[in-house]
Amino acid sequence: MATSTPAILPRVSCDQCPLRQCRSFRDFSSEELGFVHDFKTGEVSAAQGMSIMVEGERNPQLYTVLSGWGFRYKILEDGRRQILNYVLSGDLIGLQGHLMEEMQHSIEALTRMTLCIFERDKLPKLFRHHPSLAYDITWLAAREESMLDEHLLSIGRRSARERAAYLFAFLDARVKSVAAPPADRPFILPLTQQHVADTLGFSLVHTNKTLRRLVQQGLIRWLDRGCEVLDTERLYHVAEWRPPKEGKRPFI
Amino acid sequence: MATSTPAILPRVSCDQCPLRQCRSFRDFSSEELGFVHDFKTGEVSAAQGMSIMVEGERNPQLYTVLSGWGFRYKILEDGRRQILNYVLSGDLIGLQGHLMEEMQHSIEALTRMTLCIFERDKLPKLFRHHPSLAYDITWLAAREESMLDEHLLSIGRRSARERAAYLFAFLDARVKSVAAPPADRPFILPLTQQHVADTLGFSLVHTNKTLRRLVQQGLIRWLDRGCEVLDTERLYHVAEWRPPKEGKRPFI
DNA sequence: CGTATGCTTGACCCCTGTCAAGTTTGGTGG
DNA sequence: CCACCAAACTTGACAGGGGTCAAGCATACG
Repeated sequence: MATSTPAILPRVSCDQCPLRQCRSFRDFSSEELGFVHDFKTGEVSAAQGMSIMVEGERNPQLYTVLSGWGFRYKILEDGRRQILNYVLSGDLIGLQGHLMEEMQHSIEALTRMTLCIFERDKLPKLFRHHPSLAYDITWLAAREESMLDEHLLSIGRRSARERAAYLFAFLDARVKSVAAPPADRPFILPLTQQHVADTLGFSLVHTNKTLRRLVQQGLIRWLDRGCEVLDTERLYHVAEWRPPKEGKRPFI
Repeated sequence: MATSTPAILPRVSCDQCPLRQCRSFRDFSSEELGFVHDFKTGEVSAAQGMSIMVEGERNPQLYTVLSGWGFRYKILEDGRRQILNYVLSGDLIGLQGHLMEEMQHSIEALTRMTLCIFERDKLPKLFRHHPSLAYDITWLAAREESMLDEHLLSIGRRSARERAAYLFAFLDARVKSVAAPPADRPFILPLTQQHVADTLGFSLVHTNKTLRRLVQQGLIRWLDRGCEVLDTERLYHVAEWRPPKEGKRPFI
């Protein structure tokens, strides 16, 4: 939870944005691309453990994740923490702080991250002049909502083993959907068992014992500070989960 | 879970919509009002227990709730059910089925409900010609997201007593925010203990015992098929929850 | 008046949290 | 290069929260 200042990087042109390499994102018209480039003010890099946003903040920056992993969370006064969701490449963060009075959750970098910074005050202009992009933003919000629905089902009704299986299947599907083309190398989910515990709503000890079972059954492998998924199909089956069939998806 | 056909009601003009009586909704310009009236195709009434939408449905109707209570839920194959959130007056439902491939959750009427029906295909037109309304829709999506965040925190990290306290405080605040002006009469939350259980992620038996404690401590009163909140402040305190300070909020 | 729905309660046991102690790994500085 | 330290992961013992089973009660409704 380091709090050093983030490193500001120069602004890279949007049409050579690395995210556009990825097949799962939709294409932009050159007009859209022009506006987005204008909307963009620069890039930042955030080190692992750094706070990207904190609950209660008013009108924070608006970012799109360009690389790395982060997580959204809330904490109770006595320190109990709940991880709400993870943020990956292509995700838009900070929107809530613009629409509502203030941020209702915090975001922390799980790995080193690079973020694309947008100009705070141009959001109304985006809605006025670029309905297709406005539609995309709404789409992203609806997608976040449906992920949260699924997490609620998981925490509320799935058993420990099912919950853990669901989490890894879910995250595995997400990384793969935004991975750069040669997507056959193994993906490591950069988590700590404490993160898993705070996501699933379990204690650290019980999380450890649950993961151990998944490891023994050959579903995952646990590394230092990371999880490798070995058998996605069986994870899906244990969790009784169907991966969302995402066609092309938008991002800003 | 009755499945009789919903009763189609005649279309009422939007400028005499009962929701506009309520102070917590923002005012519309006459131009906005004109479009919304055009967008609206009629009203339906749904009886208690009726299914409003079902998971997997493609391109369902788009509605705004005019009166009554409903709930969004998901179920696992073996019947375990998780209630995700409740829908009340002013809430927009069915948006997800338009933006994504298909509905990811179901909605059922908790009481008799009346719904305002919108024309399926005019959503793109709304985004093109009425940015302020598009903004409102995004606002509504962000608000739903922040409610779900709070529920996740609750289910993941709060104790049984805290969770129940949170739920009733939350629902009490919600009804009051959309109540017609003389808002001092007691509000009854029209729930079954089974609904509470499926919301909190508990068994029915344990839910009953938890509620009993809240009753004995004078925080709530339990009626047949309903809960009356007696001490909002203490509920807030037990749940360690701050009610959102909503100023004027939008609706469509 | 019988039946369905919803609410209550007690007994029992397993899942999960807490406490406590270790082990392994990677990094840092002498 | 080695000693030390902090993070992260393990493991066992024990207790309590919450699930399951089972039975009973109350109210509404046809």
